[in-house]
Amino acid sequence: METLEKPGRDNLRQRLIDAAERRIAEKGLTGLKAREVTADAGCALGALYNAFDDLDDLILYVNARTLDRLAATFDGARQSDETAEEAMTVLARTYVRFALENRMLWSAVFALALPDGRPAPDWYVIRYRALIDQIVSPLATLRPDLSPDELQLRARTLFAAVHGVVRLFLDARFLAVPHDRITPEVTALVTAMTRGLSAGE
Amino acid sequence: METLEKPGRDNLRQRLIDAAERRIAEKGLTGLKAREVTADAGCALGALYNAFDDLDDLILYVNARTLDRLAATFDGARQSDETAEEAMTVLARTYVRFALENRMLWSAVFALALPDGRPAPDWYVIRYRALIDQIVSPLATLRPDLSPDELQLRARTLFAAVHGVVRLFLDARFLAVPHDRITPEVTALVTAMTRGLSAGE
DNA sequence: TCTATTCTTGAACATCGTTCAAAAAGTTTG
DNA sequence: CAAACTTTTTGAACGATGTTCAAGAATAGA
Repeated sequence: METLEKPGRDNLRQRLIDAAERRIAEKGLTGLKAREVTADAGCALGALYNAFDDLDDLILYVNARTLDRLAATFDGARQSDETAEEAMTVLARTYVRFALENRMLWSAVFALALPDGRPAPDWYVIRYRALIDQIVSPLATLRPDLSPDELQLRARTLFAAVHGVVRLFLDARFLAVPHDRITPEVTALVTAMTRGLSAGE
Repeated sequence: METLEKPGRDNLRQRLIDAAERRIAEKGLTGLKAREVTADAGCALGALYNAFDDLDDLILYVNARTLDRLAATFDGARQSDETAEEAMTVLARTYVRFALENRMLWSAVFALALPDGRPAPDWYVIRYRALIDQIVSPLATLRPDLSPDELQLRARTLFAAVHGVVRLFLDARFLAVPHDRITPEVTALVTAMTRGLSAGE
């Protein structure tokens, strides 16, 4: 991930990431256990701590994969002839669909809480930034008056807002919402913000 | 909470809730340990499971308190002569400030993940609904065309969007954002949505 | 082949939430 | 008031879990 794996030898790291990804996809982040994942990968319990710093480190690699897949899905959803407004709503719809189709893995990206003094590594943050950049692109067209710095901030606001809606609706902790109502709500949100933005504040 | 506590006798439940609230406010939800909280409350470890179903149950009572305080803060922030747009931005600003001033306790409300088959009890959901209703009120003025059902849904979208922005910015997992930039972003979000809404979709 | 390095192993440890049988305290009854 | 019953409290014990580490196995280099 951050360095190329040594080829030739059977790669324990990849097997562990694969096994962890399967477990998380099936049982969620809390369903990931060191003993189970090492059994799945066919190695001893302690081998995990030779290949990774700890469980959180392993999870970071699974999450990086998920972020990469989401970024690729974004890329595939873009149309060459779309307006900036269209690009924005397409991204939002794509995000909702991806979240629905990858519920557990997608939740894991945001459920992982690193301990206080432990920042996410650079190779991980890069992936998050790449996602934001895909929002910055159409947003820059809509708001040529904003500085690069302000665009970054506003794109993050948009992402966080959409993310918040999808998350709270999917959790359904408080009151369940039918899934087919999520996309209209998110679209309304993005449309409103796009209009509001293009009209100036 | 759901029933009145028997008065007169020294109330273990209240002592446990107090101790848990202090622990969470200081160390966060993951910093809450059964052994520590019972030591703080001055009882044996097992007594916790006499007073509450389990730790999650205890946390629910702490979270209910936080929700009550947030609702009271909302009440205090409302002005009698404000427009619906003003009411909406006041609520958003109040929400941001409350989240900043009660970081750990506020995070705990949304970090608590009940096991799959375990819904939040009614006396808890009621508090969340009361919060949404405070948003529905000004929203109903802005959108008299929406049915009560649609108002509920849209109010939840607004809440979730604001919540998502505050949460992702406060976590600062990916890139730190200065706190004084949060309120302007949230205000821009709410303003945009309010305008978009009042202009129709 | 011998040595040094690296990888692998799984028992052991520490920390959790949770249970439960027994003791203590409180309440009702005869 | 005493005895029987109920409720509460206790903390040792259990099982699950992440992590460590000394010893053994495998591999690479001389």
